[in-house]
Amino acid sequence: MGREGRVDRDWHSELRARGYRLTPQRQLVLEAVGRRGHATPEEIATTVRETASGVNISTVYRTLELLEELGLVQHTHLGHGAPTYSVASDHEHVHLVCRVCGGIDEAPPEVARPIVEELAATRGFQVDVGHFAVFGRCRGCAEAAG
Amino acid sequence: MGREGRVDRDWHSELRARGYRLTPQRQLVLEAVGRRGHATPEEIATTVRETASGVNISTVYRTLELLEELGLVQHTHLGHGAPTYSVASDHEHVHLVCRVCGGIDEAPPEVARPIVEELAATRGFQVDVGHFAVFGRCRGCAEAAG
DNA sequence: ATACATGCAAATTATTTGCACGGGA
DNA sequence: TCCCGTGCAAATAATTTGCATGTAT
Repeated sequence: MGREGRVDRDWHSELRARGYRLTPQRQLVLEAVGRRGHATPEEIATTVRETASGVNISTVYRTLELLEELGLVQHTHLGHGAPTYSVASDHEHVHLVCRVCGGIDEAPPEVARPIVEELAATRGFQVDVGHFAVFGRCRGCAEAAG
Repeated sequence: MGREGRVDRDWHSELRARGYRLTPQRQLVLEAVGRRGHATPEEIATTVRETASGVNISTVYRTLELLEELGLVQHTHLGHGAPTYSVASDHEHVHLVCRVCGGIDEAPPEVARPIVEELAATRGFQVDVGHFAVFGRCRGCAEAAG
């Protein structure tokens, strides 16, 4: 049985190597982000509290900030509300946000390649595909609108 | 001398046709959005107050909401902070947001055509190019980072 | 011991809402 | 007169920060 993707990644070492501890809170946040994917800080806190009810929301914010600095998680802006976090090791993808129903879909990063290359070539702008959010109407809502 | 773009658009009629009045506040908000472009509600309020110091921030919010409903202005999410508003008649463009320096640049909508067509063809997803925001590093910051 | 982590409460920032007054159709 | 639009203050959300306590190294 090989490694299951990056699921069992050695976060303990990754943190210690940079001088930080892997506390229970941090471990739970990391697990919550990994399990839920695209979760807001508030949602992550709720998930974490299912196991450790005392964890404070500010700890979640501080932990997410640290983990992002270390490159273990990343956030994406999916519209108005709070940003959503996901594990950085997950495959990158382009987010499709429906402005009508609010649904979120994902597309492979290849669909962005033309624009990524165009912007790099003409402006030296390096696109961060994972942070990408494309707004519009999903098929269902487009059909419903006629 | 022809019309200067849509600068002198007859907002009064556009509002009345839908049953609303063009109040001084609304006119000032519309002008502020037109002059500043990509301004947050707070910035718009500041600009408006240069002329009419008493205008309340909640009026700005309500006005922007109404004007957006009427299709006269639109907002774009350029990252974390507040959304930014611009006049809907302005040419659409793709926003390039540098995550390092925070700078905002614009690119013609054509650069998005490949992704727009791809998503429409494969998923029936209708991209709203104007609401588009592409994150990454601008040339300057990319070079500085080496 | 010493520095890192956390809980808690208070401070911020962004936005929304209820309510009463004021002016125009 | 009646309704729309506004100012104002209070209510929400979403985050951030200061501070005192707690704990691993």
